[in-house]
Amino acid sequence: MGDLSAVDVPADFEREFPGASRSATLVAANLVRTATDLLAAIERPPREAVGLSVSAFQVLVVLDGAGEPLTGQAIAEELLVTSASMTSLLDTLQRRGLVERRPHPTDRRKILIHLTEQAQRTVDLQLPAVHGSITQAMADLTEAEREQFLDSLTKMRAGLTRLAAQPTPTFKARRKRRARPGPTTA
Amino acid sequence: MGDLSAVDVPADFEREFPGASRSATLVAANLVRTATDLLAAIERPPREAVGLSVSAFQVLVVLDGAGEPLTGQAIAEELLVTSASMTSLLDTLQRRGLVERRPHPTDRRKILIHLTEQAQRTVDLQLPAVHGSITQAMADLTEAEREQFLDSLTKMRAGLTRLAAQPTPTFKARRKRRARPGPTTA
DNA sequence: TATTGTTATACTCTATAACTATA
DNA sequence: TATAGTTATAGAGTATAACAATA
Repeated sequence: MGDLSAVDVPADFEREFPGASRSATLVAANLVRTATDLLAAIERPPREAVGLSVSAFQVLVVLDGAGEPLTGQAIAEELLVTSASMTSLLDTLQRRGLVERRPHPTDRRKILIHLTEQAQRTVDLQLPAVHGSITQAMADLTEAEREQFLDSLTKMRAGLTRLAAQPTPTFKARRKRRARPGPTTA
Repeated sequence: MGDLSAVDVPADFEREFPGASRSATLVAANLVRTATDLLAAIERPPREAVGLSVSAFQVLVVLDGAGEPLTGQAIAEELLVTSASMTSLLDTLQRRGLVERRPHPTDRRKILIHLTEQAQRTVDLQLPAVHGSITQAMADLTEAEREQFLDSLTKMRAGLTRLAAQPTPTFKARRKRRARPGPTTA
């Protein structure tokens, strides 16, 4: 299981990947691991209590967050899926009585997706648990640490933006790895 | 798109969710967002260049990381999938010539999964790009910031561990949200 | 009896392409 | 012509249950 242990990176990492930074990799690996563990601990239980997939649950959260009905296309853009995939997701949600499709009042090509009362009750019930869990999970961090953490995340996104803007760079080849005292095959 | 912008949380968040912390939610939301963007920028391109799903690519990385053949079950435990799902994943990889199944030398119930030379070449080619991109994405963070960041992640995992250990707590009910100046429906 | 892996079956998500209705 | 949504089709990942071979 992502057993809430830290990810390590071998001491000879920078020998194996010339030009790469071990501390950067440590940060990236543990960032992803912790985000995964956070989602598993916080978002998954309420989502599975409702018996929905990640995407289907996201549709409900997006609709709740908007606070008003949205067109299928608007939700599809938020979730980064095609309109055909959206149709399928809405079919699933409608079958379970969580959304309704209603005609758009002025543009008859469009439909408006409404949360049902049942869905709204469900979201109202689950979101406090989500936010309460998050609050407890972060309890050990001071406000100063939280600000510093957000600042570091901002720097990473700046780095990612730079990375996306530049042509794919070339990297030095991997070097052969030294034998490690790995566990023998089960 | 997760357009590399920060996630915000409404100013009246703590009124809507009594007992929840806005700064904790900011940290959690941006942690997840940044981790997602990082994966999209770093891991997705090499993976899609090879034409593999997340799970299939992970199988290759796990085998490469182990540095030796593994049983199907060992990989399945690493990826948190059932043995039946593992069979399906290995079928896909074997069809593409990326792994081989060979009998275990002493226990005839088991099979050992080997990376093919082609798969090893692929991994050797893609991993330097992954680690180089990570190094560039993190370039703005000083070593001190990286250590502080890892420290904060450790505290979060401690919080998650506590959370998992305790019985599910109850949370105060959500309060009705004030109307927001949301975008009018498309 | 327990473990490893496969097969059979089913469901969901996802995509592309072709289509209808509407603007 | 362009947009919104659906249908048809297909592929991948995942799961559960039943099963065979082996330990």
